[in-house]
Amino acid sequence: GARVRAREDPGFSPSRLRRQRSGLGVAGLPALDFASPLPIRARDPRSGLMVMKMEVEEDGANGGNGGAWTEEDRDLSTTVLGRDAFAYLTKGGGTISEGLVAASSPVDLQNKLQELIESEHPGAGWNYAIFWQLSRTKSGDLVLGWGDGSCREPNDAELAAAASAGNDDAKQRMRKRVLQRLHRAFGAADEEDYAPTIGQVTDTEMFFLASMYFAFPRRAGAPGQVFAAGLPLWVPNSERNVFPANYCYRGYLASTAGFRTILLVPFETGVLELGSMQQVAESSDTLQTIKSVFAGTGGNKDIIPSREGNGHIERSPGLAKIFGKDLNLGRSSAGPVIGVSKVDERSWEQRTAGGGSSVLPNVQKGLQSFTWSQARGLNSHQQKFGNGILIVSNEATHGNNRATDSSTTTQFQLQKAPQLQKLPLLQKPPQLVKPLQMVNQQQLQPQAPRQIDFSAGTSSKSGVLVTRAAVLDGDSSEVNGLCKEEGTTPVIEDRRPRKRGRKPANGREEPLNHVEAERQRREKLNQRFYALRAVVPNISKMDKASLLGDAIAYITDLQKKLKDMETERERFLESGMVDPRERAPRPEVDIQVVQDEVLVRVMSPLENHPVKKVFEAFEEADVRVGESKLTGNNGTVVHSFIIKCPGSEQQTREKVIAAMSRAMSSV
Amino acid sequence: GARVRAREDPGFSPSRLRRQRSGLGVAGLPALDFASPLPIRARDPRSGLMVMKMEVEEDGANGGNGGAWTEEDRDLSTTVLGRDAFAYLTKGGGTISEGLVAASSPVDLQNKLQELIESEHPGAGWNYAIFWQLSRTKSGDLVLGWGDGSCREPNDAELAAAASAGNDDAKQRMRKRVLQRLHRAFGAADEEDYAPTIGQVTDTEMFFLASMYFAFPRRAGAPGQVFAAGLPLWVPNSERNVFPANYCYRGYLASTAGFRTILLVPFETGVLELGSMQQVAESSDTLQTIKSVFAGTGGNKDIIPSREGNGHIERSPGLAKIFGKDLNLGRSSAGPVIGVSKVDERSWEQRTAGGGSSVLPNVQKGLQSFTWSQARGLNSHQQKFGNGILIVSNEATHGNNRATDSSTTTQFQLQKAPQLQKLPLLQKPPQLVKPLQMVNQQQLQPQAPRQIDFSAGTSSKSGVLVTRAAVLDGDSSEVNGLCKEEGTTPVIEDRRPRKRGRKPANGREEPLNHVEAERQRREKLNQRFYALRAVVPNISKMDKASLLGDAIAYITDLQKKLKDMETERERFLESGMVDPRERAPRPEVDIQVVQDEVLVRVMSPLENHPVKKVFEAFEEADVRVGESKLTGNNGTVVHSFIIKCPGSEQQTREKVIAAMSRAMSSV
DNA sequence: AGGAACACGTGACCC
DNA sequence: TGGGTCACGTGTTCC
Repeated sequence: GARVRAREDPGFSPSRLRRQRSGLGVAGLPALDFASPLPIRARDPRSGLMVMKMEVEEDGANGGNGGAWTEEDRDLSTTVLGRDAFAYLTKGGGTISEGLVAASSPVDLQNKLQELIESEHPGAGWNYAIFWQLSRTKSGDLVLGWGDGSCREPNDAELAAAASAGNDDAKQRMRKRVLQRLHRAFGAADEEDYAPTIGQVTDTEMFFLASMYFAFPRRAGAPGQVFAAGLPLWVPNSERNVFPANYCYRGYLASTAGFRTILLVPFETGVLELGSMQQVAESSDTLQTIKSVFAGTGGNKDIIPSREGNGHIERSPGLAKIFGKDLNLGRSSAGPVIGVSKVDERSWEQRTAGGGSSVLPNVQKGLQSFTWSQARGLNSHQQKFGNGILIVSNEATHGNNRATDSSTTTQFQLQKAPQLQKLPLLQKPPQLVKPLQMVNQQQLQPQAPRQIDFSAGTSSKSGVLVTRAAVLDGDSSEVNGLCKEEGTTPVIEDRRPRKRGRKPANGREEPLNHVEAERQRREKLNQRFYALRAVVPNISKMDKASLLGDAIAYITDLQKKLKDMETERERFLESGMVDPRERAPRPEVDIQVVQDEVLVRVMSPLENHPVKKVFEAFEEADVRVGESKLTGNNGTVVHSFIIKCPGSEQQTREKVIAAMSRAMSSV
Repeated sequence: GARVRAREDPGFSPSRLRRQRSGLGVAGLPALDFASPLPIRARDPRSGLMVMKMEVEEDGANGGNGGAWTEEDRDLSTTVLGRDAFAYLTKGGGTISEGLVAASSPVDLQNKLQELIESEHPGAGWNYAIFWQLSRTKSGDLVLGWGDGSCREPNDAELAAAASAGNDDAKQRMRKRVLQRLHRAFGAADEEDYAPTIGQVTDTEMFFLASMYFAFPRRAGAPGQVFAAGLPLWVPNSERNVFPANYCYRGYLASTAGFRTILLVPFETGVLELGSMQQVAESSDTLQTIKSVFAGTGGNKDIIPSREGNGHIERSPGLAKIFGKDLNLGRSSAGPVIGVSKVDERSWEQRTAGGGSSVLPNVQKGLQSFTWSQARGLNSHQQKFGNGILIVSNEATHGNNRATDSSTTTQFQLQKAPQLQKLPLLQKPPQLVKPLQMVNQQQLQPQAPRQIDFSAGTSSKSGVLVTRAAVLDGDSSEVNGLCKEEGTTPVIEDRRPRKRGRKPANGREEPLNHVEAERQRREKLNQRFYALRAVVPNISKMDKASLLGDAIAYITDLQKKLKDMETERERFLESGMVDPRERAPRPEVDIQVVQDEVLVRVMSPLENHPVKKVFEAFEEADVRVGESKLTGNNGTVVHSFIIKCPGSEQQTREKVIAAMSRAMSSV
């Protein structure tokens, strides 16, 4: 199996790889090789030394998706994307992997989306269209992820209507930086910035580009809810620049982009999201048109992509064309990267997609309509290391994001602490001690027979071995140092010249390689064991079988807990949250002007009378209400009040209407 | 390591195994040995045969805690315990294991609790006292579990006050059955019924007994919330027989028992719960008295029990005394059960406690005060099988809950199905085939050297080997039968007499045993691997290292997801739920009688004005309110209304007060 | 001693 | 033909 993915790039620098690792999604995964609580023993074939690694050097285990977010980035992103969106994205909102079903062929999908945007038929003329495609994460959960999207810049009329906030330089810079950061965190497998190549990022583009990084599990967000409910949802945005809560996460961006209406239509294979800068009234006609346009030809054809190999690339022929250039360029020019053997197909495939998303810079200001297929369908950060597991850097840490490093490290170590501390108490675990001895001995005998083995191995199979050793070498910091100091002492025990095991295997030629291979296999396996020890808490005994047993118990435990919580949350959602299924019980507001008074009546189901909202609306509209009447009978509450206003009744009325409707829209 | 805990029961049969297994708590764990999706190869030392097991026979993996709950039991329990309580219990509400800290020595604790119950000082004279002790589950989570409790039957005066519903025979029978069922599900490691020995179960007893099965994680339930907040909580129950939502789960039982006031006081080591059948007003004096009584001598001494060995028994000296009889009796009379080696101490310790809880039948009607230490501190269903994994009972299956068995089986198989199906497609897994060859070969050579190995092993260390084989034997039913048929064919291939590997190891005496031991070790490890394959979904390759990698990734994935959900739920709880910390903003209700009208004013923070509750209270009090005034300014809402009543104002007033206070108490 | 747990080299098997 | 994986027997080390 491929253990290391590295290439013969002359400019190959560790920082790139580190970056790569920081893009990993699963929180603890990068720890797989570095973060074992027990010292990891490794041989360096070049020196024949044994090196150890004790300390964990971990970044990007932030619980968030992207690498470490510096404070600055964080603030910036929050400003640009809105608080909700940033929080959602960094908390795992962008986690899809393989598309599970494709609504239709990508080209078809593109066309349809474009049609919805461009044409002037009823039900069309939207500013953007996104198809949230039902996908499946590596861990098997269904999510609605970016399937395809189409978007156009507002025309002049629309632009005039939208109160676009000044697109000054600072804003542009911020946006670019945030996009770049997102790109790096989610899509990019390498370092290339694409922001510089972007001209201007309009509000619309910003919204659209940011949307690509979203994904909605279960019932999360408006798409998730709509999909679950199976009913379309109109999300109006009346006047104020905040979208209601049930269009969560991307509301801020949508508002700043000036969208007035967003429509979500559930399909079998996902959810279609349409946005318009105009107020679009709810209409079943419109809906019907959209449905027929979208689900028209070959609409709901479920395509299950083959799990093996390059099914993905097959599925999106447009992708290859678009991203082909980038694929064979920018990074190493080597085709199938050296060191990647057949088992690494999946990683390859993923990198393909990852590299693809780095083509996003192609976006240019002023383009009338742009479309991407599945560009972000696969995130490099979701690589599950099906087989190879090791993504490796052969360089010491860069002082780059030190701050976050240390903070996240603590978090991680906190989890492992009990084991580390408990170990000496429980019983001297053999693993804790042996390697140390090993190290010394090996260091004192750099010319040991093993050296021969290694050189033989290295000669026969270049890249892999080198990088592999480099991995385990990593930076062994203080532990290594400790060993070195000790190594100077001239105490030589020559018993057990070669670790353990059989006699030197009377020297044949061929079996040597085999021996080495087997050794590597064993070592890899052991490494996994260490890694497993790192992630499983409360390990009863240090013995392998027990470890596995504990791990299994732990897994089932987690599974059970997770299932419980999920059902619990589901019940919670069903009871408490706004289910688009039953949007009916939204409070009605009726405002009348009688003489010099404004009469407001709020009718609401008894269940959730929004007293708070009403009073907030009062405050916002800057009217004072002496008292209001509350009448209730069987199930509904009527909250009515009279506003005496000093100025123009009409003006007051407008103000109250605005405030009220805004308050009500977020239930 | 101890692999099997079993005894030399001559009547030992595989079907008995099954029964015990149904009592295991962790859902997928019993699968560890039986339910691997790949055939498990096993040697039977007595016959020298190889047997296989392909089919999964799984029961009791209900996700619930106890064994399978039949429909009947379910209904019954719901009736007796209340819906919430039953749901909570069966969903994992009763999951503690090792006590983490003990507030003080058990005897001390008992005394204190009893003092609070018996004495007539202010702050005492409660009907029951329970100490929810901060404990830690095997999986490391903190929960408040049953620490100790004390309880007295109501005296005549109290009894008169409480409207005790008829204690007829049917009710008694139901209660006993439910208790029995709970007992079996949570506490009992064996079959012994204790219900028959109970006389009458009073309301109080029922409440108290049922309480023992509860545990409250994090902020769950009133104890959890109080502990988290660090502030005491008075839970009044005015007139109606439903306790408010923040005393969740056990509310129904508490109500039927006639408790009027429940007080929860947080301590460093847990939460003290006191219940009274009288209305006890909130009073800091009372609180102070309780605190001083309870935390008085050696109050908050944190005792960290040693993880090793029998720290538990040490900690509760009373336990040994009480349960000593049961310990050495009832089951095998052997002290340390045969086949239990030193590593099995934990299981032993757990069984001790498990057996202990079966002493509960000692409860007798009419006893004035009863107390248990930690009786339910350890549940047999929480055994995590740190090492041995198999906990074996020597009893045959009762035909009791067959129905649920099958239903739960489906659920479990559903999880494993994809792998089972996928296997042949992906690649022929070597494990699937090889063992079969083995079987035949071994069967054809019953006198093979292996046979000798086994007898040697058996002689040297009796119980272990035998039981182990017996376990793995289990019922191999069809597969075994198949092999036997084939065994009659006289085709003997003598190439590779012993599977693979080295030359027959020119026959020395000693190494043979070693070989066998190593073989067993390997086999155990492989078994774990199979088991791991069963619980980890989406396994990329069938290779061991990849499996481990996938498992690790899966674990971290689950951990992340769980953490996310937890934080999410925490936010949910903080925002929505009643945090005892800020109980201050509870609506105040002010009721005045003016002339022939009743004036009611509800003052409430703006945040959560309980319109709904108010109107519900109206309805309950059977008064009609034409209209009500709602006035709000900076942060508070005053909801006032006038009730015109036809009859006596005072009477109406009472009714309204009752209804209101009830409504308000549940915010 | 002797069991338990590893690591090792080796043969076999499968692409 | 070899690279990869497995199982096996063995040597070794620690209780």
